Amino acid sequence: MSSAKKGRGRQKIEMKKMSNESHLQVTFSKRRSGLFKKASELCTLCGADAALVVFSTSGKVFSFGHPNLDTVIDRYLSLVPPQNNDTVQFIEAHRNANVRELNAQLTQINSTLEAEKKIGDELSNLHKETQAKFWWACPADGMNRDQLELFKKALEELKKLVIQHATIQTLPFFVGNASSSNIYLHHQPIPQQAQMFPPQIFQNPMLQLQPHLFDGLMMPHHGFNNMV
Amino acid sequence: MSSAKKGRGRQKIEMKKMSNESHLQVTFSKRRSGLFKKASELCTLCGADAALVVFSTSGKVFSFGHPNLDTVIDRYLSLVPPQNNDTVQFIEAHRNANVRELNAQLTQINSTLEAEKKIGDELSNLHKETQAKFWWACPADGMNRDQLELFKKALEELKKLVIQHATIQTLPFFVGNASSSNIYLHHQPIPQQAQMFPPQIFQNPMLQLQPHLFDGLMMPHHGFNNMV
DNA sequence: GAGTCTATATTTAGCCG
DNA sequence: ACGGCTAAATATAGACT
Repeated sequence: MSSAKKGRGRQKIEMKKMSNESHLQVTFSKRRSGLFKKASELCTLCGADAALVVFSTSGKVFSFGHPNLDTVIDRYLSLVPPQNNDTVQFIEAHRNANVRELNAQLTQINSTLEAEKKIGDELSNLHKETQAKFWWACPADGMNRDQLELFKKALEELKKLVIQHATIQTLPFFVGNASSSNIYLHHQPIPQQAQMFPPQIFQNPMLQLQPHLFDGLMMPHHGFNNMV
Repeated sequence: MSSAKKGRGRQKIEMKKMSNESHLQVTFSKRRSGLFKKASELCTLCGADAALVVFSTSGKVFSFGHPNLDTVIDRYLSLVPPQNNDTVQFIEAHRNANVRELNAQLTQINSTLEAEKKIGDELSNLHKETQAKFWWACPADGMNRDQLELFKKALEELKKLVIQHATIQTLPFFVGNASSSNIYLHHQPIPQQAQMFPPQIFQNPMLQLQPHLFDGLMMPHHGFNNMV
């Protein structure tokens, strides 16, 4: 038994991004699990609710939530102001709908829509191009062709939803919240399947039916580099 | 200097909800800050992105996000499937807009809308009642009055958004991601201001203008008891 | 990558002010 | 509810499997 220095034990490290990619990976793994443990402990110890989502630099997701991730996220989303968040902004907008001016607006929209109606099929061609780049990137003023097209799309979905929602009897929101806690470490290492879109997208049945429709409306993520 | 036991030092504790409410509070506070610190360290050390939201039993929120909370949440929402989540479901639905049937649909909707037009002002009265309960809770078949009204509301907001989005030059999404990290511990201890709604709501400029509009559409949270 | 081991670096339970 | 103190409990960097 040579009493040589077995290991220098834990060393202090600078609080900045680790340079050694290899070490970084290990540290990420270790600290990540530590973080999730702490989070779950806080929940069980103090009866708090919490949501934790971590993205590795390679784009893999790891999440934890008590009593349930989506529940907490919903709760959060319903609290925070919209600012710079398309998603929430959109929802908030709906919540603040003002019926008063609606009819007038709608009439106006309809006429505009009617006027643009002649474009008709030309739209189909334009469609592909439009989809190529993110629609909102197009410089414009007032309601132009692209915007109308998007608007039309949205319209249809909106109708579906309105009908759909009104049809649903039990509220899909916050149904089971009490004790259904999804215990500690609910990771989700997602398999890579495509460049442009996050993998899971393709697991969505709705999208598999007409995945191309996604192109134009997809959010401008930084591409998910699949080098794991 | 009596060498008496100054403090027994850190003691081991059972991993279950703390019974002593007082201790629980302290522990929650200490561990919470620890958790946030760990989260931020993981981000800076490993260049990871993370979102952390914690709700105390009293309903107060504490959040942290790198490079930004909403950014990470959006990224997460765009990955996970809709299941039992109106929010995501709604968003997903929009992403799946099908242009083909749109025009036909729209025409049909318009005629229906036209037919219901006579209701006109009656709508205003109905409005309050409708807001009183969650709109989607209304049992219905096909497009009825309430649904049409909702649809109208949505229409207007949709138009606004479409125009708005197309107008914005710089993408509000993922604009500054690299180094603009919102550094460590972005807590939000919010002062209590009302019973029904979580405090933060009132810091939202949009809502302050017409807070009542929120009544009918507020999510069915478990009440936020402000006993801190 | 994930698990082990060892020697430190950190965190935090219990108490005070 | 905070902030400080002390000692025990944990978390983990580094090295190795």
